[in-house]
Amino acid sequence: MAPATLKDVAKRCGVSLATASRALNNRSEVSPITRAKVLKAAEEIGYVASSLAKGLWSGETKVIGVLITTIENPFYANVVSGIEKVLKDHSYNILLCSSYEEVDQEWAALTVLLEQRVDGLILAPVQSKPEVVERLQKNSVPFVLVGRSIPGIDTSYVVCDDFKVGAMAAEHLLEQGHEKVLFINSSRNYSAEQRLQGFLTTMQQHGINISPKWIKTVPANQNAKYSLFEALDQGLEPSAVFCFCDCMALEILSGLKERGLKVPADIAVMGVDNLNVTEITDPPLTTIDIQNYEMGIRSAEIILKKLQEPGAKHEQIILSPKLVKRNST
Amino acid sequence: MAPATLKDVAKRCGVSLATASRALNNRSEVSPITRAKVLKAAEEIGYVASSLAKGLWSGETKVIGVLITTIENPFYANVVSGIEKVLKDHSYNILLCSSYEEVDQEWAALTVLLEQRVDGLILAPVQSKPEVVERLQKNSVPFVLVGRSIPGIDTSYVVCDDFKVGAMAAEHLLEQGHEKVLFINSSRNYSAEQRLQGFLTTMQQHGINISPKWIKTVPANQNAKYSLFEALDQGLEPSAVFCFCDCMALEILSGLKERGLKVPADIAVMGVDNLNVTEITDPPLTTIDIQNYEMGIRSAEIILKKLQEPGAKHEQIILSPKLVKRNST
DNA sequence: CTGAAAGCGCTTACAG
DNA sequence: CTGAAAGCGCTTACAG
Repeated sequence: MAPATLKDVAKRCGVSLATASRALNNRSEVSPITRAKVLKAAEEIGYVASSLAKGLWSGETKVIGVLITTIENPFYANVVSGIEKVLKDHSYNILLCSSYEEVDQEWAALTVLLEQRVDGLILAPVQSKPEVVERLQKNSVPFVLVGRSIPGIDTSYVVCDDFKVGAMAAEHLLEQGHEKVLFINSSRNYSAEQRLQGFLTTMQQHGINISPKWIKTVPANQNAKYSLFEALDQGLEPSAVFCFCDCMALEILSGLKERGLKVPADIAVMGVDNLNVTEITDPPLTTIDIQNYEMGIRSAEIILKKLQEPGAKHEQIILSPKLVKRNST
Repeated sequence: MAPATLKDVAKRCGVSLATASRALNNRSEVSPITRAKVLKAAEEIGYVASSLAKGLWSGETKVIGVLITTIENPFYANVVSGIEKVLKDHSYNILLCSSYEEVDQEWAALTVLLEQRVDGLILAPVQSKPEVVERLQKNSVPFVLVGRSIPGIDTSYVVCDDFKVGAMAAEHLLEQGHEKVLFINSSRNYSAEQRLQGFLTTMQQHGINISPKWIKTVPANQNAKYSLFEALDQGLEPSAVFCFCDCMALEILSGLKERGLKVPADIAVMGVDNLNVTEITDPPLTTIDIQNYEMGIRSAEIILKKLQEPGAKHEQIILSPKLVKRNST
């Protein structure tokens, strides 16, 4: 059975469509008696107005598209949670899509989001290439990048200082006496590039040259431990592993266990994101806090602002990372 | 600037709306030349059809509402991930809402979902009361409950055998010699009730009576460790803690650390969900696998089936829990 | 093979 | 204060 329509409500209480609409939308021109009649009828038949019809008319859907890699990554769960917190207060909803770090899936998801006529978009782009953003600009949908920006384009974004993240990790590991550091990195995205640059630059400043084989890129949707195994099987003997994110660090922790290596005695491990669980892993993980939840908050605030002032300038927010030293290093 | 419309496409290549529509929808009645012309025009102006308009016409939105407590709980992240996997293959999208375990927020989210005219709904109800389900039935939206059912109503659902979960935990803890077990439970929902029943019943069968003060209910959105502290401060001296879910168990682990209690030497801990991280916590957590991802898969399959055969009978799926013994007990 | 027209469920000027 | 009518962006019978 199709859902009740305004027409059903109007018919039930003997008024016109227009009057029913006005009563339900609290317009002032309706007499109290009529209003009561309409509200009662609507209540009785369980009427819920169609956002589709409203959206077609008003041009807004009250839906914000959120496109991330996967909600299984607690980092994004934190971000989405922040977004949700802000949007909820302004009656906006989230249409959630995942790219699984694949360009094709990201493109397809974008199509869906545009079809659904989301009022705005918050996304963590898979690549550091401009295609996706250009498409959004062409379609003139307000959007904000979150977690990762794209170099050379003027957009709004909320990221952390990724260069600094890499630098911070290098400094911390050097302080702990590690020079043979394996870098388990993510692929393609700009944050990964920046963290690598920060890491390498800092290492170099301390006179240490990291050869390319010490930089492993984890293929999308593959457990990071295989990249570790690859390195070990190539004969590398790292004294520390720095991971792009805590998720990978947890996989590394588990991989090291498999290989019988003790952390931090045999090898140190550090990640990025400061996920809740890193506090109680074995051992508690040294990581870098990049303000996950705050990223969500800020990106949602920006998108709301863009909706209010369509002409507003782009906003670039770069949050400061903070080292969280625990026992894995 | 408003997004391009079919009219724009039609105008650009000098055909009628009808023809443009047919060409874009791959209808057979269009000449190859016309079709090519239309597709080209659409491509050039970045035309993306409006799901709103299509939905208004067709009565379907290709969107499934998913209403969970919070995506921050990895259990639900796993479930949603399973749902997404299935829906993606059938071109359905997810509109994600969170109840944060609050009745009011659940009700409001439901309104949103109905307004958006989702084709179907997958939800983990906050309470074991029928209100929510009755509303859905009244609105005749296909829906499936996931993770938690509601007693006394005929609906489709995918859950695990929660009574058995509680029983399994009791048996395992008894085997390990624990009779003074603190149960840190969730509130209101039927799974929590069932797990408690299974737990108490099994304990009783072994001649052990658990007094009510050994059952703590964690208020919504509060860290479970405070319930633990409450118990300890009341002078209880549990030798084991059984938690409704791993999320709570992780919080308990962290709370015990704060209080200087060693796991499992001073006190054993077990959870439910078998989250990925439980493998590498300190110590690795004993838990019960309830097939999170599979729950998502199955619930999505059911909803798809309901959409195909509107008259189909309700399906009740009860998955088997499995003990995962690790070092925390 | 193509186009004019009606209609999906709403809202708001425009009359009265 | 209320109603008839037009229109938001589509799709599909109905003619031709």
